[in-house]
Amino acid sequence: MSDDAERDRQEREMHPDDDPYVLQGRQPHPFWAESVAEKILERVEGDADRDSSDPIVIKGGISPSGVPHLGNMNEIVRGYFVAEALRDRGHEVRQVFTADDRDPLRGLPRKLADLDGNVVGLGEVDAGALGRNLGKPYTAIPDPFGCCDSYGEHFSNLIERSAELLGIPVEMVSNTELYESGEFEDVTRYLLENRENAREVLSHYQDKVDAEYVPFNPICEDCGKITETVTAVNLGETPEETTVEYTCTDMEAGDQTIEGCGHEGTATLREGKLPWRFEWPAQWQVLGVDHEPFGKDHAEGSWPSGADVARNVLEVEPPVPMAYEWFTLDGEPFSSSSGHVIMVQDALEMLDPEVLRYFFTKDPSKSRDFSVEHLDQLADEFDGFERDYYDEDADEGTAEIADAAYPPVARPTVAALFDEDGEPVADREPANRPVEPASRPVVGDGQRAQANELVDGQFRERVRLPYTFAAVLGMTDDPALREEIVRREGHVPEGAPEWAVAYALDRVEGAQEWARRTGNEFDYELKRAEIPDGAADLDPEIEAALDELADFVATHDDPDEIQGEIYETAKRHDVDVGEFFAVGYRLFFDDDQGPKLGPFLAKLDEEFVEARLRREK
RNA sequence: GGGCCGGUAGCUCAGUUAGGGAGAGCGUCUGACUCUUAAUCAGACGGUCAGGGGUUCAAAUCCCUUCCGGCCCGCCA
Repeated sequence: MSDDAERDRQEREMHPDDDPYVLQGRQPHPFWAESVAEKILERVEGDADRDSSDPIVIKGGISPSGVPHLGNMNEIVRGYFVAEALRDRGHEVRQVFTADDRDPLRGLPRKLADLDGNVVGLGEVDAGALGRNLGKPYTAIPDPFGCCDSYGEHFSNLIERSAELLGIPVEMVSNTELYESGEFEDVTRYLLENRENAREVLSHYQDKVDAEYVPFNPICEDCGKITETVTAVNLGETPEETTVEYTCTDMEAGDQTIEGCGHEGTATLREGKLPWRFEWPAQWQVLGVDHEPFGKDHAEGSWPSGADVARNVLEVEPPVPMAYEWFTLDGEPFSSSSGHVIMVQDALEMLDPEVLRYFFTKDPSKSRDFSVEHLDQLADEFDGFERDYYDEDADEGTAEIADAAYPPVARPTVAALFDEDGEPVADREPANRPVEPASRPVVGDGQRAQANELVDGQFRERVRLPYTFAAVLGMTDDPALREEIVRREGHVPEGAPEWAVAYALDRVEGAQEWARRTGNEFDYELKRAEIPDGAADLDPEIEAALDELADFVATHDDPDEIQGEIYETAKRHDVDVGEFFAVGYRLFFDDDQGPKLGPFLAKLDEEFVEARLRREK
């Protein structure tokens, strides 16, 4: 870097409104989204030209380049909480998401995901076809899975699906579509006409920007790749008549070179793309963006230059920014390309959607670990957060946050749980959450009012099973038995409505999946097929006691009597009670802990129990 | 090398905006209950608030500095 460039950069002062760390310093509200909402309102109300009936626009966006993971969802979920805070104040909000799908494929990802969210290796798709498409826009590359119109559309669909599963209403906008429909034409022509100024502003941020720099990258009409070498700009009277001439040259992408074909041609403004540093501000202008959250990678790079371009080249006010810190997954950074990812789809196989939404209510300015091993803690924390909302006597601080953050967390859930008449939805399919959404977007004032009414009304009666307890309940597939155990253990209050009990039991499938995946101590499974190896070679006293217990079970059905008899049998044979229970768990679960044995054995079929106690099968 | 963000109990994190008692949950340990589904209840242990210096009657909090982690400062998004 030259000394001149260094000095230029230092001279470039950031506009005071453009500090992306908006959550720093004194905040007007305990819940960050409300503080951001207030900033947006200041911006909107300070704009005299603005029609007060225009909706507020909140945007997010990423390249649909591969597996959209939980960290990517910050682009949507953070904006959601801000949008909801604004709607709570009576403002109309459009939440849009741009799929930055005209970006070129710059390398081969090692992992992809099908539309159901199953991650697959590159070897399972046509990798060769992908390799031939390096340098082309994502929307010009065939879908490796063959199910969508293009690579870009495939992964855009996956992102959209993730938002749907969280019950977040988002308008998807294809960047390619903005170019092809001509919506970007005016701003593109403006940038070409004012390319001297554009280049001057950007040169404070990028060394490469020199006298030759043109803020437009045409797509080669021969090979379809995005090119960087513009040889002439032909400004027409109108954007439609404006063209650029180019030579298709090599492009550096990371450590490899994507070869150009050498073609020389002419492109219209619909046949190319703006460089990101201009494209982002162009999106703000074209879509009228008032607020955009973005990852910390942008905070010191493209955001300052983008805000500068907006103010001093396009002469529009940039959105209210919000830089967020990244998530890690089990302590390691997310990596779409290597497959160290968890998608919304995966997470919802283990968690209630409201718990996942809750994860995103936490302070965006701190990095946060999504720990699969400790998902029970997240669920417990959510349960406490929910109690803080409903309980009168919660601590002031936590209650304030819960008051603001809980309704947007809960609304999509109640919208899925109750129909338009406020009646519990019958025939829900809770076992397959990703297939049968457990969240529904709440759209419009009517639905919103109803959802609020439900949150503060009927939903008060919801029942939450402690997550680890729910995991243990997975040991039996019998819904009636699950319910009986839950009731016996006192988790269901007197007079709880039917829907609340069914809803509580929804948690079992997910929690069990979690226990299975992590292989932790809550992963109980009744070993019906054969006797666990660990139950061999028992002491003669224990064997005798088991035989006696088998006799008792053959003639008694009462859960409490059987439970009592376990103690009695152990004592009669001078076997340690704890040890005897452990043997019982070994026999039935191949574990040294388990459910309260008496009532559980009473519920299983007698023949099996008797045979297993006799170690026969 | 420069800039930015973060670092609080074994784990997950509140508290830092306006200086005054170092906290919660989980885990661990102990005890109790004729004692076994995440048991429950009671109690205990557990931190030089990353380190050092400074301001102050008083610092997790303000200032300086060092260390650690992440991001940006080439390209790209």
